[in-house]
Amino acid sequence: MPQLNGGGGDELGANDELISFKDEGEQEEKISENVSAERDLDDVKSSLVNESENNSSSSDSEQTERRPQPRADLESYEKAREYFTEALRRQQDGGFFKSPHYPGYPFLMIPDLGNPYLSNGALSPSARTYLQMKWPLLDVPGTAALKDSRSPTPGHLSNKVPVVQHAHMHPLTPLITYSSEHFSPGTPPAHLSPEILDPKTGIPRTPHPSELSPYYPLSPGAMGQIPHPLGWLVPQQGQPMYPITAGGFRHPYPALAMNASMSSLVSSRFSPHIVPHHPHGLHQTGIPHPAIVSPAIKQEPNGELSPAANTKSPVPTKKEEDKKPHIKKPLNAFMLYMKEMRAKVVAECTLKESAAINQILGRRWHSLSREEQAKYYELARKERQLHSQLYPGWSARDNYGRRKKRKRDNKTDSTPEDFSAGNKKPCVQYLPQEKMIDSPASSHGSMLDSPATPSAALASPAAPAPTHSEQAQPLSLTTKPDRHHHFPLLSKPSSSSCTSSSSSSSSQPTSSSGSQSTPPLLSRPLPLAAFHSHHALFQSQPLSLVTKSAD
DNA sequence: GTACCTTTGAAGGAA
DNA sequence: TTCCTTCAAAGGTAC
Repeated sequence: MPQLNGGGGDELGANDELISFKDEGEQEEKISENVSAERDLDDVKSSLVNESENNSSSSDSEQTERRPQPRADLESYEKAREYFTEALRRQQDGGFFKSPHYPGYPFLMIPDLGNPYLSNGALSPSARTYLQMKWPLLDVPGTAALKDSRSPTPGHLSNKVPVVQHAHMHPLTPLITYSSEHFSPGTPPAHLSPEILDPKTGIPRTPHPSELSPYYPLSPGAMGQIPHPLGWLVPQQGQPMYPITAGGFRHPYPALAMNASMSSLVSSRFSPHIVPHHPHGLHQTGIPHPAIVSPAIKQEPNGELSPAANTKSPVPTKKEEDKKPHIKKPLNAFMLYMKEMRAKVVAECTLKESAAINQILGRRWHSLSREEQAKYYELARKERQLHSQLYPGWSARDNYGRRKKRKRDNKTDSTPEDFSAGNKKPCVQYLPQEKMIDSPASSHGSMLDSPATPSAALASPAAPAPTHSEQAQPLSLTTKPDRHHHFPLLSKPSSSSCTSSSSSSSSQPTSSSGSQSTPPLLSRPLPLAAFHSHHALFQSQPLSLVTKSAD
């Protein structure tokens, strides 16, 4: 990868990812300090939340164990996850990466041959370290991947893709949840079992029934159907994985399979289930694929996979369009992070409402170190890349209209003039004061953090994001002026929890787009739990504000 | 049963 | 080039 190369030397791993952070060394230091502070804040927040809502809270692991067991399967999953996490942590010790931020992609960072990003085949030290330490298993997968890649038939290859095995090996993978959702318990494929044992980690890869069953219910023959997080990439039983350009896709695809990282990504999200051509009729199992959702299929149980799915006809009829499998957008860095951390946050806070949890996750996201964020950006980049390769013709636009317009959209449209006016004015005024600089950064700043073009940001560490002084702040929670919300996060809690929603509301509308957050906050009070979390968050906020102002 | 809420990021269209 | 809109996940909540 460019960024890795660009970084060169020791810096490769650390500095490469986020341009924003590179601008100033001092700022970096400050940032790190801020980061730690932020983390502390988060901890405090968590503790506060826990205290308020749940008496028990000490460490994540403890909490996880203690926390109420929402679901039986989840419980087993969490236990397994904790178990492995602990094992991994012990092995890691280094602490360079403190937390298993991305268990979901154990071998994504693997310097495998196929990795397009490492031109030299050289992996940044940090990355390497990370992989080795964090994912001792990675080596195996990579090897396996190679093997698979060598396999004659793509389909075959894909089926055997180590990815699947890896996924099994790594129960921690949050992404696996996809599978869990869709799979009914069953016995894991026999061939998988050996893989399950992780020799290198030394972790007794106990084929926990609870943990495996959900994910690998299908018999070996049915492997293709398994929406295995990692296995999805693999064409099933020689079948083309994706509806799109079945023909064109095949060849390129095997190549992808060869790349361990890619495969992992693929497996994580995009599964071929719904692939139209199911010669084997595996789809009959009715297992929906997380990544590809075919509304038509849902609506028409008896419905066969539409021919359209098989071949993306240039001019699909309406029926065909309807039947076309829904190819979801690739997850961005934050989404990936969310998937991974959600469970943890839920465990810590006992919050169930995603909205509240997401707010916390958003804060934590900003509190992540650049390295940590970089990992997710990298993963997201790979996922996008993979997605683009898998679905060459796919456009994000294709999914437009799938959802009904949101209320707020309507509100915005129908919004009374006073409302909009009132909102906007304050915003405009407020923004400059609060963060003129940030405003551009907000959206862009984040972009900087997450290079729109992987190559751009990640690739060229040096490539500065010129405008973004705020980049230095990415870590800071308040940093994010965001495009949608002009106000710092701080404002949200206040508004939501609040005392005077009206006042806050008036200010809020600032959102440039105006569509996203503003109305919701006004319209809906946060649940008590959310309030608590927000309150806790809010308490921590002042610090960030101070930091910000200080800057 | 469905849409909303909430977060960040990516993508694409419009201006 | 910039701005705006939509969607991605997720699960409780509201209608």
